[in-house]
Amino acid sequence: MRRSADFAVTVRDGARAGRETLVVHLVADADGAGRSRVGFVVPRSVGGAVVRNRVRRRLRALVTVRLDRLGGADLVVRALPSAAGASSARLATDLDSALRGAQRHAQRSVQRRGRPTA
RNA sequence: UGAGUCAGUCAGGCGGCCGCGUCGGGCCCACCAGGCCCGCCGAGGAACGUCCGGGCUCCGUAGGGCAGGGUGGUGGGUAACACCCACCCGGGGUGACCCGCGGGACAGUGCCACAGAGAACAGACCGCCGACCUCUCGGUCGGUAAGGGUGAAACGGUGGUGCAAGAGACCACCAGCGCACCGGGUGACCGGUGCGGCUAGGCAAACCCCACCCGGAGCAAGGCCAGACAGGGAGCGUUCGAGGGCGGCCCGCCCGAGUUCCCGGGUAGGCCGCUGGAGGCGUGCGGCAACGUACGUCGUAGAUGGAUGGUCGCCACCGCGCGGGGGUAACCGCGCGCGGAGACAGAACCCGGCGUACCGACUGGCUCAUCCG
Repeated sequence: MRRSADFAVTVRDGARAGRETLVVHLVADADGAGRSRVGFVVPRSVGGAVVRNRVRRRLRALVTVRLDRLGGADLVVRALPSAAGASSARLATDLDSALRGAQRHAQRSVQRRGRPTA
């Protein structure tokens, strides 16, 4: 994901699920055929440039191996300050848990009104 | 061997699995897009802070003056600097060496807290000396600044002459100040001789004065392409000139028919700039050095929701324990096990500096102390 507008739409309209180290925003693809787009938000409150780079790279590596689970959905992963000191294993646990929660919300949302037009 | 000082280098290494970006090539698809494979390359000594100096770009080439800002021993280096080198002066250290926002306090103005009697053409609390008064304790007037006390600093130091007591009042030497001459040095300055008066405080990171330097804004500079929208109102103006170049002002010069404000509406996409530059390394020559120069050689980060990684293992580093070996001993290798540390920090137009952060490892020069020859 590389447009500011796409980030804004996903964060505003997507299903949200938060854990201690991160928050995910998910907009599910109704037919599951599209190509998934993923963005990361690592704010300055997480740390300096080096710390934020490491957090983003770890999250990207974790999301890459989970792409097949997204089913064409748009995803934004927002890191929280506690992510700076967290291990990759910890980030993986939080990511999996949050993804499950967000996908549950998104399914209900899709059933109710269909996928929002971006 | 120990302690110290200066300079420099490095910023863990290797491998497995899974990945990312630019560029080049190939293939698929060609509606632009996009996808797959291969290859090259892919963060730092500070990439950081953005404190100086430049390159580069634009502002109709930016002239004079004022204001403002900066620099401040001398000589050199440099594209330039507030940087670097050498030297001078002052201070610290036994020493190697280190530290210094280091022009001017007789151009002027101003300030010097507290303590103290007195703090800048100073001053007299205690004390010392003389005269007078008084039975005595002591008091009054005058002289004095050697001694005491206060202070960061009290108008020279030592010895003598002198005196009622004293004092550069006078003398000798010393220190300091000023002037002249001689010698050395490109210079800051240093050394020497003579004379003078007889002592003259500090702060300029207070205003200020002197010398020299400075046009402004910055890659969100600047340029190109694509695309969107909707206008309305008010003010000042068109050789009697609004407004602008011109950041603060004045003079001067130039451009000049639009421009300023309010309400409302639209867009924030792509490409170029974009990395070869005062470049690194080696050798020779010049120079005490900074540096310069000639030749040779090496050249490859360019992202834009922002690549340069994620994860696991082994080795290397440090500490402790055990085993065993060498050695008189201190101690030194070897093997195994456990534990620990791996810092500071991420390019965003590019260079030269400065400043700041940082677990540590290593190399070399020099100094001091001790021991041996």
